[in-house]
Amino acid sequence: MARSVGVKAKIDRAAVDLFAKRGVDGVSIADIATHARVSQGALYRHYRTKDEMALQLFSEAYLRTGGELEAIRRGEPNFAARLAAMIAHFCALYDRDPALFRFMLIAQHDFLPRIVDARAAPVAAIEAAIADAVASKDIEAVDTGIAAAIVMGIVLQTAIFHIYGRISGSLTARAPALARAAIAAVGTLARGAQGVASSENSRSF
Amino acid sequence: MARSVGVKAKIDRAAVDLFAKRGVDGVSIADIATHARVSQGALYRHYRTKDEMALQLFSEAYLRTGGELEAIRRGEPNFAARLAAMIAHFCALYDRDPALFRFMLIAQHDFLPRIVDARAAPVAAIEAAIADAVASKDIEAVDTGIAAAIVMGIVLQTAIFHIYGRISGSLTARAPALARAAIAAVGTLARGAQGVASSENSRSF
DNA sequence: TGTACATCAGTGAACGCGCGTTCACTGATGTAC
DNA sequence: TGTACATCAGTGAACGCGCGTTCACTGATGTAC
Repeated sequence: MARSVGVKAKIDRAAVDLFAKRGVDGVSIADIATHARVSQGALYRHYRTKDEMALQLFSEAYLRTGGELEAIRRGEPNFAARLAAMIAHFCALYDRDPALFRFMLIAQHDFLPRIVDARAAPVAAIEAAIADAVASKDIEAVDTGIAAAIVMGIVLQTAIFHIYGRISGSLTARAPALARAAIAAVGTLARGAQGVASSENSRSF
Repeated sequence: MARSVGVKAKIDRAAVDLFAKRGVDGVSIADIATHARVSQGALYRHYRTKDEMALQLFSEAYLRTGGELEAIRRGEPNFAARLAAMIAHFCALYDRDPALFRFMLIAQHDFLPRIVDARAAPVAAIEAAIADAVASKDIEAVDTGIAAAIVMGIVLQTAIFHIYGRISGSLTARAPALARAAIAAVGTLARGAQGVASSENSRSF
């Protein structure tokens, strides 16, 4: 049966689903082939190696997400709107395809070091939005690295808790609350940078 | 050379260091033995299998951390003090042994499902502290799951950013700022639950 | 439209190698007398 | 104190199996004439 449509899509879907459940190293080529209902050899018509397959699946999802966040940054008028829209977008991605999101979360440490264009990463869009906000005086000066970590941490850890069943229901419904929390947290960073001398000193260590 | 002291300690150290760098599946028994300067067979005098070794190393570090956070919860007088001390403790653990912390972060998805006593987990202490604060009216009612996710996310993502070089210097120096951010974020959650009707409705979905 | 041919996605069996695990052996240490 | 013996942590070579990868083959599809 040659050239039946959608074989690559079936392979990709099976791979993402299994990788999300058991991790890349916990899934064999035979597992993926069985789940996709194709032969093992079929995988090698689309990817040169298992590693290339996993890297490509990760990379495409990761950089696509980064591009979407960057588009939001350019499209929204101010910091609060940008952050709210970005967080809502993360939540929508999770709700639409939890397996893909989980795959990205658990495989990030395997593949992030090999992502070439770091400027297209999701974190780059968030850090840029924070830098914008500082430049335009939407917020006071903050360490953009820490601020970006806080924003991403709030969203990603919530997703992880959802995966582990600590939180239920749609994440999109939580997005406004998460956005408020993120904005408050970043705002407190800025206030802390001005008001609390001892913590400000630590910045130079 | 039998019964030379500290062989198990050398094996554990080598395993944690390598697991932190390359992940459990990226490290072979031969790698660990070479790094620890012992034979491969020596590992099997201390662990029945490679998987048991990794699980035990993870489990001990994870539950020890949970115990320490729980002790902080019982020792500190109120929510702000508890959260600040817990976050400072996380940062101190990271600064003391970044490899062990990184191992816990990247291996958590492999081993968390197999941790038997979930009540001894770090997240349990944080969630309990939040529940305490609600019960004692230190803060208004919040979803403890979301609140715990926000607190852990702020701390853990900061550690991840440090691992990837996005943040430098000691995390302990950042602890007060992170604690302020976490308290503000959780506080906004509570205020959001009261003040913003539309987001409150989403809670029931 | 029908025929011949080229292409190539998919098959499935076979290969071989890396890695976890085993095991007979060593020799240092502790103990009984 | 000296001798004989038991114990067992550590050794290192060997094993074998799971898994990623290869490859000769199939047959459906597209195209030239």
